[in-house]
Amino acid sequence: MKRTLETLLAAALLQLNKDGWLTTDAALPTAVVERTRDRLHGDFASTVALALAKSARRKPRELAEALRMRLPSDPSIDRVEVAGPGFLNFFLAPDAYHRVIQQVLADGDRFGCSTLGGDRRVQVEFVSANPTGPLHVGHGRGAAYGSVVAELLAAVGFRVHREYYVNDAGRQMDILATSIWLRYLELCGEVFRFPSNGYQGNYLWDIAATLHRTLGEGLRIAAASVLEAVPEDAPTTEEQAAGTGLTGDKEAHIDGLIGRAKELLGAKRYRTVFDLGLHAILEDIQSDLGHFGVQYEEWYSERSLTERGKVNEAIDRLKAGGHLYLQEGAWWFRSTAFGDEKDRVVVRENGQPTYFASDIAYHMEKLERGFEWVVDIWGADHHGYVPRIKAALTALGADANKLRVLLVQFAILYRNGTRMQMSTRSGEFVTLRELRREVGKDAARFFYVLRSAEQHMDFDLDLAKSQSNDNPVYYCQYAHARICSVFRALAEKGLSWDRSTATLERLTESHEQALMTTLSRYPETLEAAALAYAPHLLAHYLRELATDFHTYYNAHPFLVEDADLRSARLALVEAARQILSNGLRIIGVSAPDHM
RNA sequence: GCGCCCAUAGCUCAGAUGGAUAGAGCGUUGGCCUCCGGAGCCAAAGGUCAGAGGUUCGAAUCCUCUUGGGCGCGCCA
Repeated sequence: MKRTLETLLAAALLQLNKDGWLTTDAALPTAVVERTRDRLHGDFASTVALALAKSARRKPRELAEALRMRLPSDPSIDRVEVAGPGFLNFFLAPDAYHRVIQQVLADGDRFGCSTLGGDRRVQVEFVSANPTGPLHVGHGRGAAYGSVVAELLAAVGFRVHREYYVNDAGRQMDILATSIWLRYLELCGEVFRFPSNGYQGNYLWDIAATLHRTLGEGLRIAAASVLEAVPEDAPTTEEQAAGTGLTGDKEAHIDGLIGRAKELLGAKRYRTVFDLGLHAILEDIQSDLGHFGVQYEEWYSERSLTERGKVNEAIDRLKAGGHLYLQEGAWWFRSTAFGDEKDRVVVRENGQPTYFASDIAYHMEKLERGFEWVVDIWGADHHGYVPRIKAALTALGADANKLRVLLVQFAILYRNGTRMQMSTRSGEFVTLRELRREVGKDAARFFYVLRSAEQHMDFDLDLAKSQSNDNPVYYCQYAHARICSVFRALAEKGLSWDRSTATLERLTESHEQALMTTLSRYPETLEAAALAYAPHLLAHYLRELATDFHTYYNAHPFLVEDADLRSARLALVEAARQILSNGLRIIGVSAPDHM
């Protein structure tokens, strides 16, 4: 409906230009129409006349009037008024709203979807947490946000490819594998001090136990031998408080242990431990996300990137382009040439490519796959990483604008009114699974998506866990369940309703008008939410829709004697139910028949 | 120190490309079905849009500065 008006207005603008009202050198402004806040101003309004006034050297009201005269007639429009300093106010014909109801009932699950995307392929990569431990509530925000962004893009006609980048290579994974092995050695009866920089979480014990169960003591090596020539560790915070005299470096210590693990186990046995940990944790993440309502088209392995030579290819291409230089034994990418604040290492002194090198290869490969554009959803702490990735893509001759990085701010977790720290390494965190079990998938997802991604979010665990009506998801679900209940009551009373449109003009109450207006806003809301990557717009819309329904419900009975009126009201209410259902589905929240 | 993000009602937050009187939820106060589900509805109170300048017909929105917070600045990922 919004689009219709904009098309009409664009035509009027063109005509106005032809008639010589506008200076020829000025570009024609886009015909933007927006919803009015006040019903007295009609249904839609445009400010083009105000915007145009200066360049055309005309009074805004004159321009508005001239535009009004040139608007093609349309059955949806009842009348157009010039108001205030030069607003064009559009008043829709009641019939236009009736057609919306018919359209909703006809389209059903598809209502609101569009072909805006034209089947263009878009990739959305999100979560991509290192498989070094279970997902925590911080990942939950990215999971909810990313999956809804993907759903929104799909709803407006893009072919969406959802992808999780699995960091199954690199030092963090080595730390994990070594931590698992050390726990295994403890299960074998070895006694030693666990490294401060190892992964401390309890889930490590489970994996170590599996290892012990399947391989017995086949990987056991005496602790003294393992620790031989390994640099001293630094104290943990607890040890520091207790005054332990360790003065070493925790990174050097863990690297030493990793080296010993590889050395003592040999490549093959080390890989066994490594892969066991990787698969156990990855499967955990996959099932966790699955239960959270998040599906991927692809789980993309970082290791496969190396194995297929993609990392070397990227490095070679950068070298060939003259974008790398050797300094102190390492290869540096001259990212400052493309706007980054400093140059970055891509190949370490020891010959190992950095994580950044893999990431360059990954993004190069993403664009090679022919997506219209690719969306990366990252935690806001990675914002400094954006310029170097874009720099690399530019250096490789790719269009860096095809990469859109969306940063999700942290959810600051509160429990009992106090802020909680989250750290995978220390093992002290609330997992996504815990949250899901305590709050439920529906509430958790809705809660996450209610806030715009660029806002810092206070996640009050107690509030989210309490099944109070503070949580707006129940409010929306209740509206849906209530409508279903109305139709059950209809059947119980032996009444019927007729979808035929003939009686929709009986919808004359202000509550009915308000609800119809809200229904008509759904398609444009979906579109805006998709294009702005802003799921919260949809969440807020659904809450408004639920409000309009509940208000209407309280003000007027639907199951009235008058069959025409009854059918009209039920058609309206059924349309509301359909949209609640459609919108909740996109957010990944169920629309229950009863609660 | 440098860079990015943020600051709107008591609390949590909406206000895309500058538009008409800045909105919602929660909380507070006071009301509402013998009825289709009270997880609901109605009403009231609540604002120096962090502060100060600037741009213009018009600024919560754009620019500059200040204050206050978050994050980043590794041959980690």
